[in-house]
Amino acid sequence: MPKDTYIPCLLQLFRQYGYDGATLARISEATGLGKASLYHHFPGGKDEMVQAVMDYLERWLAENVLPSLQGNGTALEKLQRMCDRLSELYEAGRQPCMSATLLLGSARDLFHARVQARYCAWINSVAQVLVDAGLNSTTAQQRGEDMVITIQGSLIVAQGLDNPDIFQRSLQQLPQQLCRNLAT
Amino acid sequence: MPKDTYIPCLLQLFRQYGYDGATLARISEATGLGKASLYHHFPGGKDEMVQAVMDYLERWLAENVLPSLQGNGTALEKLQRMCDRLSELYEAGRQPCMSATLLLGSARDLFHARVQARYCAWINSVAQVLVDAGLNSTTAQQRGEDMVITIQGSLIVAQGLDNPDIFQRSLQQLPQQLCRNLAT
DNA sequence: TAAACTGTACCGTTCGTTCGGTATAATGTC
DNA sequence: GACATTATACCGAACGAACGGTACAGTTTA
Repeated sequence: MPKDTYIPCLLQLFRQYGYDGATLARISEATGLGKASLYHHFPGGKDEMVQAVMDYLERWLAENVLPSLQGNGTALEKLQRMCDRLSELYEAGRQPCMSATLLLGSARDLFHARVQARYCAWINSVAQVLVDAGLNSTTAQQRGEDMVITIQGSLIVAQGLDNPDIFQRSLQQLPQQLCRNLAT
Repeated sequence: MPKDTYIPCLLQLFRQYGYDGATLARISEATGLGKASLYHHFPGGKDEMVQAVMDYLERWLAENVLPSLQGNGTALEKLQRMCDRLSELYEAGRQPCMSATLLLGSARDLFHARVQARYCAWINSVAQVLVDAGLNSTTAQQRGEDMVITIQGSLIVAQGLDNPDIFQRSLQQLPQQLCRNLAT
């Protein structure tokens, strides 16, 4: 059984419980694997599990999100495609973002650098789309930041109010918001 | 020494480390009180500490944020005053929001109801200001949600990128964003 | 048979919590 | 004024449970 099998399950746990809250007991129960088996697949323990999940997410983003930004069509269409993919990733607002949870507690020191790099890359990708559409780079950068802000914020509010629709609505309005005052 | 003395310190810990990450050892070190002394002030343990901090925050909001929405002036001025207060609360983007951290891990079951109530109250207060300014209630409600989304999101991104300026910029643009297409 | 995998028992540490007790200052009693 | 009592604040030491992690023998699989 390849170890990728357990990654989605681990993702689910870490983004729901956070690093400190995702105990080995819970992981063992959720995966159906004993502790020995977990340490066979992930000799580095919880750290390595999180790293593996981040590897998985980076691959997923590279294969799903970035291509949707680089395909054909207007900037608006590209961003709409991206949002569709993100809705899958976050299960329509029912699941929190793991990167955000990793900014808390003991996890921060361990993973902050990597989270920071991912946010930067994501923001830059979106900014590039807007620059290509004719926006100046400063504004494009700001709107890239605004995208991540809206995603993260609406996930939190959706969790807080126990209402995924809030995420869906935000996501639906987001592309037009990012493309406002744009010629094409 | 009244127990309110330790509340700001506890707030700092819980919003930085989360419920699971804010261990009694850390709390003891930060407050300078022995573990046993902590149980003298908070017989209910960590739960009671969090509740006390939430009490404190609700009082703070009632005394600082809500009045700024109910004073004189246009909707824009009211919202700007509110944002100034929020910037204090989150220390200009350097501190995360405790409500958001309490949505994770073992804390969720314990505090979700109260967090939900606070978000609702906050959204409704802002929506009311916009309704008074002539906006229809559906749109006003959405913009209230958008406010919390922007606050929470920009706090996360500011943490993730280690750059509080992002929070400051979002907060500065927020009032005009909420008041767009408004007569007064 | 060799390698991959797993169940069980265990390690030292840290968790939240509790107990017994001390120091100090205020309050009541004579 | 002298003394006993009480309330408040605090702490060292220890509790059982759970933590992350390991050692190893046994089982499955190719």
